[in-house]
Amino acid sequence: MTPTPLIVLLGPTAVGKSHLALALAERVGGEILAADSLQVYRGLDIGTAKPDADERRRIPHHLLDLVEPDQSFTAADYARLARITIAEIRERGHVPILVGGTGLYVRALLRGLFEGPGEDTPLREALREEAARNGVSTLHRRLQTLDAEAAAAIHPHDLFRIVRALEVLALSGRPISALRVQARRHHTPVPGPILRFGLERDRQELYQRIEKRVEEMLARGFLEEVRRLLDRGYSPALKPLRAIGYRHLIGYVKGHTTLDRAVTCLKRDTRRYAKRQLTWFRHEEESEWHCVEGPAGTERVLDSFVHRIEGTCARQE
RNA sequence: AGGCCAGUAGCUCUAACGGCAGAGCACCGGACUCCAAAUCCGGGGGUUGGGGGUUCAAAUCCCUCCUGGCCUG
Repeated sequence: MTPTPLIVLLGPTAVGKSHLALALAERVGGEILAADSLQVYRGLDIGTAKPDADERRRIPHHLLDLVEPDQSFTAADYARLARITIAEIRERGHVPILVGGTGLYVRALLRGLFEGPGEDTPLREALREEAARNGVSTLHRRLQTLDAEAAAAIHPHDLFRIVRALEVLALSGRPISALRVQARRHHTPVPGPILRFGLERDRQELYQRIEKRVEEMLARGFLEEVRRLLDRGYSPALKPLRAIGYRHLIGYVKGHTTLDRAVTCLKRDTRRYAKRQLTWFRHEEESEWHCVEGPAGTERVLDSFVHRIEGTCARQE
């Protein structure tokens, strides 16, 4: 049996991906897979705009609520699970629809990662502590002596990547730059046809939607959700609680700022995030981009997607 | 038609003594291979309300006009 096409739906936050994916799934017999680095955490619902119970009843959703907020989860974990889930959906004869805003997760699935060690939290913490004590440049200089090629490609202030490069080196004994070179050879592509769509929207309209959505999240109890997580004993230092929205509201709950300021910064940082997503996706060269401006935009884009999907299915038969 | 205060980037403001007009926010662009809603890099912007004067040099001093606000009548 020929596999159904994998639909990949990319787009910045608040562009209307979920809404479109749901409608698309209903039209073509699909199931939805989230490609979202925060929706994998249980208990982070409102602030991550996770599909609600009603939406999940309409269409099966996958790759949500996989781990507790204090558990580790990485792009590699995501890619592995997504691959399995896609195969399962196809076995049912349904169309897998991957919807997401986390570019790295989509890339990890579709292009693969290099073969190397995964995350080692204590080691990362030790390195970060060292950077705090002696300055980031100390670590960058060390990387320079151990893996000059990687050091040249990483900005001296970019603690995040410096730590990762040193981590890979410490755990595998091999420079990250060398591992990346051989990465492609090891990657087995996701089988079957893949259709990639990107969603775009007028910038001002997108920003307005972001503001509106933040207000809606607050009205639906975002603040209570944050309090609940803290009451359960989760540290604000946990990765998911350092994310947009959570860190802002934690700042308010802990009394470091006013609600008004927290919300203003939350909106600002969400806008900046959307911009970063657009930059990333813009270079996903194989995607077909569609603009969903205006009230009729979604319907028009939906029709064109369905058309393309049916075309792909027909060609196989 | 009297007096006082203000007018500088889209917004809020900073710029002893006259000496290259700046910061935050906003806006725009970019990087990214196992924390990625993270981490990091870069950019454009101004006839300093208009006009005139003093000066080698004016956002800054002087005159005048315009606009807004306040006070007195």
